[in-house]
Amino acid sequence: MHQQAHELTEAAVQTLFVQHHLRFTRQRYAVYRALACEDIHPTADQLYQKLTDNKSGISLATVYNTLEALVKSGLAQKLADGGTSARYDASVDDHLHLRDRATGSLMDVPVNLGKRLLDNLPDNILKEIESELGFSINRVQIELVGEYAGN
Amino acid sequence: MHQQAHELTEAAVQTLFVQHHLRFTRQRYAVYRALACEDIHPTADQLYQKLTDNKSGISLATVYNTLEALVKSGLAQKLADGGTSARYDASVDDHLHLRDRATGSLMDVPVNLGKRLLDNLPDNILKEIESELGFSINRVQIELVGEYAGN
DNA sequence: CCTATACTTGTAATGGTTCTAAGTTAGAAA
DNA sequence: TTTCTAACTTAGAACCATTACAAGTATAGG
Ligand SMILES: [Mn+2]
Ligand SMILES: [Mn+2]
Ligand SMILES: [Zn+2]
Ligand SMILES: [Zn+2]
Repeated sequence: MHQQAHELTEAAVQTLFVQHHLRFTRQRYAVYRALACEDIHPTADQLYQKLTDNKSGISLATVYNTLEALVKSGLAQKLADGGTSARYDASVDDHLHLRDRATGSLMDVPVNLGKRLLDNLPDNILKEIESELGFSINRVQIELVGEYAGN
Repeated sequence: MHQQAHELTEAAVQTLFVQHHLRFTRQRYAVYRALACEDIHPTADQLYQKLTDNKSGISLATVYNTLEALVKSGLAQKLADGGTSARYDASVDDHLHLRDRATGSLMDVPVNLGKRLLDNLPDNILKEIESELGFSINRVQIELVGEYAGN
């Protein structure tokens, strides 16, 4: 697995793309930057709007194509919204999501907190599920559903 | 919270519907029965096909309407497929799902196993997430992603 | 029974996503 | 640097799951 870019300079992202066998284009750079600097998990259209505002000169089809390429190459993940449209996440590491029942929005749980929870799952029970069901668990995806206290 | 019907007789389901303030109709009974007796988590169209085969005399619009009514009243839940169409689940109790990476299919983890895992989550970390983020956790939704050993 | 209200249904509309086919470009090779 | 080709971009059409609509029908309470 390749390392995640914390820098979003042209050079850094180009390197990242090369490592993932993706051609580096103006449009892909713009989409990746817009996605990676977002704390929310934007839809394809939200990214398109944002880029159009910035006059990046990109088509909606390319936003979709790029997101598909990023997901396929492991630089992003596609999240089911539960609603109408898909959401995209530039964090591919295991991390938890917080879903606000009121708005439906998805937020990341800070990585350190999330990792502590994932590391403290009852491993014996997971093993038991695996052996009992003949299933090999690859990833445990957790979503904390609730609401912000200030509501 | 009302009790889940383990019997799917007309009388039992009618009682369930009355408790949930839903009118009892031939079509809703058919949809609920078809959903509740499924071990998979069918799409609206899968239910429609199944009912059409059985000459239940029901329209696709009604399948959608009924599923929406069931979800709104708490008798079913809507699951994001990750793919194109939504999946429905007559189990509203907390339970885990197994996602087969190969096929994308969703299966239930047997309730006893799932409950043991949920009961053994590190509660202190959950509390910490709540206080740290000012978020009140209502439900912990877990999906085990992997593949069946026989592949 | 009667009636009000909720439900059903065929069909049209919606909207996110994918497809197509024609131009353009990145990046490798010479 | 020049050339070449596979990969990428794009506008618009197509697709398809879901929702909206409007006209008929059935449920359940009084
Ligand atoms: Mn994120
Ligand atoms: Mn189920
Ligand atoms: Zn995330
Ligand atoms: Zn389930």
